[in-house]
Amino acid sequence: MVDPHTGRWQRKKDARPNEILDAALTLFVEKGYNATKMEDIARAAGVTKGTPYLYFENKADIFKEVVRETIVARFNEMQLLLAGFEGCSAELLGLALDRWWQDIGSTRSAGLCKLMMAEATNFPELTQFYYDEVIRPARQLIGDIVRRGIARGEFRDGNVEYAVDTLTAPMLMIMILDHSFALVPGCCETISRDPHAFLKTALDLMLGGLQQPVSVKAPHD
Amino acid sequence: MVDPHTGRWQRKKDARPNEILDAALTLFVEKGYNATKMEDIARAAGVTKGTPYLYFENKADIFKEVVRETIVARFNEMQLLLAGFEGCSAELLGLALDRWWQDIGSTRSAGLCKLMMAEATNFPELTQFYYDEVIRPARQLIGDIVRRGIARGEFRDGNVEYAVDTLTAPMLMIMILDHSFALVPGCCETISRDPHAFLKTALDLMLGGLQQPVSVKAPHD
Amino acid sequence: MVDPHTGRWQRKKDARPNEILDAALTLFVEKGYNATKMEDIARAAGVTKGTPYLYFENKADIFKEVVRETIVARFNEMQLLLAGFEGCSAELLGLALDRWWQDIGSTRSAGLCKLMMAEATNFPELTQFYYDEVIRPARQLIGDIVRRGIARGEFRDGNVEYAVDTLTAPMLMIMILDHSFALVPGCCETISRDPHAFLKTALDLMLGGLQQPVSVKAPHD
Amino acid sequence: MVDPHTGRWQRKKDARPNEILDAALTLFVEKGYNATKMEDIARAAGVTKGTPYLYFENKADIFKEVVRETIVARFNEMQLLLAGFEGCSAELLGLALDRWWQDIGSTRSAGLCKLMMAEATNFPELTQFYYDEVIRPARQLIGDIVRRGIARGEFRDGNVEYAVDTLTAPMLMIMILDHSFALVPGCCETISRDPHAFLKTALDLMLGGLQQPVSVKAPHD
DNA sequence: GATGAATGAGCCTTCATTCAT
DNA sequence: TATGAATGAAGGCTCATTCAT
Repeated sequence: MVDPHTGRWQRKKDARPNEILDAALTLFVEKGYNATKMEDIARAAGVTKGTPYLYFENKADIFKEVVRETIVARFNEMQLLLAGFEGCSAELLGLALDRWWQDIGSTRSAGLCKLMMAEATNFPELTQFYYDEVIRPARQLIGDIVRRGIARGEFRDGNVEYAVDTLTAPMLMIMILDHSFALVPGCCETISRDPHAFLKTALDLMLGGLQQPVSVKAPHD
Repeated sequence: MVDPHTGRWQRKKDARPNEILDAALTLFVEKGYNATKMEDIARAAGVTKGTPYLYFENKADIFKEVVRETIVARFNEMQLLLAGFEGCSAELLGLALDRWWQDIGSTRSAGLCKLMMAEATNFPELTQFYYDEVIRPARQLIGDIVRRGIARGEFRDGNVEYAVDTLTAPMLMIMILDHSFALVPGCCETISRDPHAFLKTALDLMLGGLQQPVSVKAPHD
Repeated sequence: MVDPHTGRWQRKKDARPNEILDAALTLFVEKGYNATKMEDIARAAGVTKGTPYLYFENKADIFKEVVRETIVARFNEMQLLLAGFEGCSAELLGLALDRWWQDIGSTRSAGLCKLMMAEATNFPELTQFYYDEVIRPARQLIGDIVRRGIARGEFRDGNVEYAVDTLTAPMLMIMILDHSFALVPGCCETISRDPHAFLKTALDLMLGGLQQPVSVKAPHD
Repeated sequence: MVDPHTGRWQRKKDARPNEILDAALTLFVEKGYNATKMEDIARAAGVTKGTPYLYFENKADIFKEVVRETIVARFNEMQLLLAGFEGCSAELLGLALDRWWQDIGSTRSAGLCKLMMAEATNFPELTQFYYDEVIRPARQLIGDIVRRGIARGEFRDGNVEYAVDTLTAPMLMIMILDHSFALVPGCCETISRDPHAFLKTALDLMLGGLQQPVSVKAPHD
């Protein structure tokens, strides 16, 4: 955004708030909301203690802004997934989760999701916003694929909402664990070793089932 | 201090620790570990600031004790309950998750799980404790069932750890969401409407798979 | 002291305060005034928290009583030194310091002296008492010996008070250091290795002087 | 906060640390380490509770800095001053003790020495610091002079460490007594009347010995 | 706009002392 | 006498926030 009066220099001025938000994002993800000190944010943004208060009400305000700005951006990227895919629904599901992992799960944003869970009750309006802008659409996205699969006879019929939650759970879990227990020295033996492989395996299991295929019963048919 | 109800002087050493732990559990679940102040706990337990320190080392000690008395104790009971099970592994798995839900997931304890995820990185020692006392044993429990199923030819062979994570994810997710988004007025449309039914459906899906069993159809095609 | 009514049992009753004082003495010497907790004293005396308050006003009162009881007793022992000694004054001085070391310097009482210095300003009346009952008489004792030496032509004439302080300083120093720095792990390289030898050497030095005897000049006379 | 004297707003970053250290020194000497509260220091320095923490890590850090700025600095100066001395060792020793008295013994710093003895066992880390930074160098300083005297044939040979302790004892004693008994109204009759004269006399005695030089007399008898 | 010195409320923990039993 | 559960004032330290410059 170029200011008509001052020209390009205006750009730098407007960049200040974003630099602060970016620094805040990194720190929030890395250390959590409480452990992130205002001064850390300021320093990481290359300004001094008082400056963030010129642009934001307080720490809570910064947190809200960070979530709003970042998540929306990330989520818009994920929307691209929906582009008219032609193949079978299982493949489409795999593709969706794959992109999800690539664009969000494996990025700083995953830390933000975890943080959102952690702080949800402390920021009700923000939580509401996050729910409306991210969670509901995301569930819609996956739900559409499931419905597509059912409609095309690829998937078994059933409660779509529950299926969505089930399919989504491993991703959520990994995003949360990777930013909680997995960061503590003695607790790393969990999933985190190869998240991508885990997600693939989890999807296979959810698609094909843990039990031996009932095809052994086929002779009786 | 005279108790307004009984009119008798209160000197109940034996009851105190449990009253304190109970107050602590409620507050921890409601406000998180860090946001729960020692004085809050004391007041909620009907005593003054110093009293909790007569029974517990410090705040972390109280937290550990709360976890031990609720989650750890429940898992130990589950352990015993499932030990002598004779039926098929799918049924055993269902039983395990069912008890898990009844004894932990649907109780205040679930809030502790969520709390632990939320604050793990800020309190490494507690995280380590929780990992050793809760997470590892719980994963062991489910892992043993999966291995049993594979050994008995009931389950398909594969990476057990990943299977455990997948099977566990819906439970984790529900415990977390129930104590974050679900507590915020506008965000209750999620799973939480019938968690038990969801868990059952999720298990079915994970056991049987979302896809139509291809091998059965093959002959008919 | 036997109570006329109850007989010997009264004896045990009266012993209680002394048991408390004895426990307090040990702890004060070992850990200092502040670091000694009332409960420690009670426990060491084999009673419970509240009991010391049946016999003493408060902690300060116990401290004062400990100093009064212990020091007076110790000092009375030291008075025996004065018994008509016939030998030379240097020997008498050595004897005096030797007993001082044996009866006080190397016992718990030395810790009390150190404590008295440390807490002097916090207990003015006690300090006054200690000064009148212990310090002044002790200085008198040493001063008398010095005066005796001068009168008999054994010691050089001079300011007796200063001589007393000088002769006394090593003893004081060792009592203090032994109960301060010498108790801290990394600071033990000091005197404490052989206090008795040090005191003997110090006395020799003070009697004979550090400088080479002027007798080398004799030829010039 | 408006300064009542200057009427100007107080923002004097450069002066703050020294004001705080000065306030701390006074309070430490007056009340001891433990009894001096951080807020007392702050108030005495004309600032509020949190301000000292802008300049110092914690209470121990303030104490160390006070010791460095006063005692350690003075000893370093003494070191330099005495390095190039050419005269006889007895004179050098007198010079050293004289400076010691002028720069430390007669100043507020002496109170720190007394404090350190009094509270050594309660604050091991500070004690270690003080031992390394003050005691060891000071003993080295005096020890070097003694060794010089012996090497030049001026002093009698003997245990240097013991000699150092003996020579040092009067100074230590005076510093301690001046900040304990001497501060209590009825106990001032001691040394303190003319410390400088006492130290001089004590040194004379320690150099020349209390006893009449026997070797000189021998021929006359 | 920016700075950064200063504030002061708040938290965990300790412990001398009290008092109903 | 004796107990010991309970109290509550205090103290070291942190950090979000303010505001004169």
